[in-house]
Amino acid sequence: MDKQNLKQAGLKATLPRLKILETLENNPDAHMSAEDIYKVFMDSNDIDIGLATIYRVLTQFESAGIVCRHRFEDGRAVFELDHGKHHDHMVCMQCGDVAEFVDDVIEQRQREIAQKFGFQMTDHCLYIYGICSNCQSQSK
Amino acid sequence: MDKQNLKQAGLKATLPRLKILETLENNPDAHMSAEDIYKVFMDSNDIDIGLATIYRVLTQFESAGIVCRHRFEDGRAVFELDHGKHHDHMVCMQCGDVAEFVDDVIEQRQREIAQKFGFQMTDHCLYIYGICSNCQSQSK
DNA sequence: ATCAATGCAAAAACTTTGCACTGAT
DNA sequence: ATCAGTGCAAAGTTTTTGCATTGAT
Repeated sequence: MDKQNLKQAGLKATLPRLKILETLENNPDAHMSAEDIYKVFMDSNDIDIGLATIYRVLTQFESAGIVCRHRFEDGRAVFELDHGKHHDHMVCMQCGDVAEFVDDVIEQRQREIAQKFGFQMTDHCLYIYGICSNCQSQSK
Repeated sequence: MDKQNLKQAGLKATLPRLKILETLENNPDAHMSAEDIYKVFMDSNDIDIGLATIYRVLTQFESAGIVCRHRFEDGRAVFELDHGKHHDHMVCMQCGDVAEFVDDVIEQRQREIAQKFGFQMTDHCLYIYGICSNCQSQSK
């Protein structure tokens, strides 16, 4: 994902946009909120990008199909690069960690259910919420 | 759902709580936000319940297992009565209609996936988005 | 040079909280 | 009478917007 992709999407290759892309690429497993990305910039003192810009850019990226926006149960909106392959999410309610998975049985079953209802499926998402193994072992 | 249920949950049977229950019962298919419920009260001029109370009551109801909280695409939290049976949602992107369904194969599969990841599942939800049969036949 | 993009601050949208008053038991 | 429950207003969160300035082409 680079300048070319941005231009194809009709977006100028500005520093904020490139930095946001770079940050998402550097954290492929972290589903980051706008604030998360902002904090990364704050910590590396040489980048000065406003939070409003991050929100704007992420929304543009979503429209352009560059990122996916998810709304987890705790209300925060998080983003990940859209690599084109569908997957579902398992969210730890304690540490916020997100694992991704795909299950062919479930995928198939969803198609069958939609068909049974005469429903023309355009998208679907499955969230499993709970406590990840890491947090379980750390709990007192 | 009545005074008895509230008392069982350790909640006093107050007017706001009874009215909120009643409103959710009167709109079994509408997944309502706190604001939606507030508007119902505003419109029927004889009920005067503060928005903060509605938020508080809904959160208590959620803890008590009386209602389920869902997050819709726009980020608002919506609620529906919890009839005890878990179900998933199929949302028509055209008419906004919501159909509910349960599939034992998917339910089982989710448990297996969570277990495989050592994940202690507390909740899960599946949304299928698309166009319902009704809208398909009406499309021009 | 042009017009999109940004930063900042202000506001909007949604939700929670502090506190004094009210009401169910 | 008691203490949970409520209303209101104020504050907290998260996200959006207005506007003057900056920057990519």
